Amino acid sequence: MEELSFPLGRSFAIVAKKYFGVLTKLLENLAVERYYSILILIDKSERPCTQHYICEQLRIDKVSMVRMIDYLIKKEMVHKVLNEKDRREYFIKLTPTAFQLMPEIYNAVSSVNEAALKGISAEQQKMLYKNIDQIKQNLESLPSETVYINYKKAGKKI
Amino acid sequence: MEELSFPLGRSFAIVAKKYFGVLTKLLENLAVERYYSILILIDKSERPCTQHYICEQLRIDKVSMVRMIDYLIKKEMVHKVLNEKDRREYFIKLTPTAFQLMPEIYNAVSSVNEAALKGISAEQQKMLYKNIDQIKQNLESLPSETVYINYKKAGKKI
DNA sequence: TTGGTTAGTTAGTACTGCTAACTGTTAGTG
DNA sequence: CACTAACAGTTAGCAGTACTAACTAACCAA
Repeated sequence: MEELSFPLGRSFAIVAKKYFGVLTKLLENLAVERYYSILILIDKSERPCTQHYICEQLRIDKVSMVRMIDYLIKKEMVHKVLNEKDRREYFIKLTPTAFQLMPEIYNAVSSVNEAALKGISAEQQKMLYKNIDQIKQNLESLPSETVYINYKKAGKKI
Repeated sequence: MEELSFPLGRSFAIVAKKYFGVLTKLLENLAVERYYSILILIDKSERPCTQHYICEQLRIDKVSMVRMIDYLIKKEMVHKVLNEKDRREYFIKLTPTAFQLMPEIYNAVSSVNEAALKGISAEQQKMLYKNIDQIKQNLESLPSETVYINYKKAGKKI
């Protein structure tokens, strides 16, 4: 694939797609089969997470976020807690069920990350993370159309 | 964002999404507003491209490819030529209209690539491409669920 | 109090990936 | 040569996500 004349974004898209395919496969036996990033973000966060905050961090629009949180609630992974200080907001909290699953999720994520980065030196990995962050910042400072990106496990027809 | 405990794929997805947003914005006046990668692949390819070949190269499934090619035909960017040596196949060829647009598309792609990579040394850029390729290969050698990834310009409501 | 902003929701549209089933063509096997 | 399997591409329909637009409820500042 030529470099300068080919859309860089395409390579990123292919990697992203493959990544989630592998991660989903690895966690296929879990009760929840999507939105691990949301669970991890909540788990890692120092302060309670509102939907707005999750949207910002993961670059997901707020309408989709409603559906994702609904899904996670249905799966009993999270619940909403009204913020009494600002009654417009809800804090999204992990349930005990989710806490139990987190180690398995972290394990899977780490092992997919590791598998993905195989053959790349620790130093290069560090640079890679730094460069991806730089690219993200560069792109976010530019004018853009709103486009969307979707990941889902393939639906199984009955 | 923590590194090892956070899904690497999420960063790639965010970059991919932003990238296509910027590229689409830059080319918003063009007659065609999607699938630049397909046009570039065909243009760059030494030999005629079948749909199957394009699918393989861009990791797009064949059913979606039918729709994309239909779109590009409707926009008069490509046409199909039956391969007389193997009448199951069609070669997808650029139209004169597409040829005229290609310089503009290459320009936009190059400038978005350049903007995205700003602040990253030429040497680091080379490593980045290499590392992304490595990650792609690593992931493709692993078992995976089939997931999908979508990009589209946001629909404009009438 | 009023008007603007914000967090979250709902309804409806557009798009892509999937499965499944299909046509027509090619290639391999007995 | 006939039969079967494999393959390129198509069609129909489903699932899922991003979008816009319009909405509710709550907050905030003048």
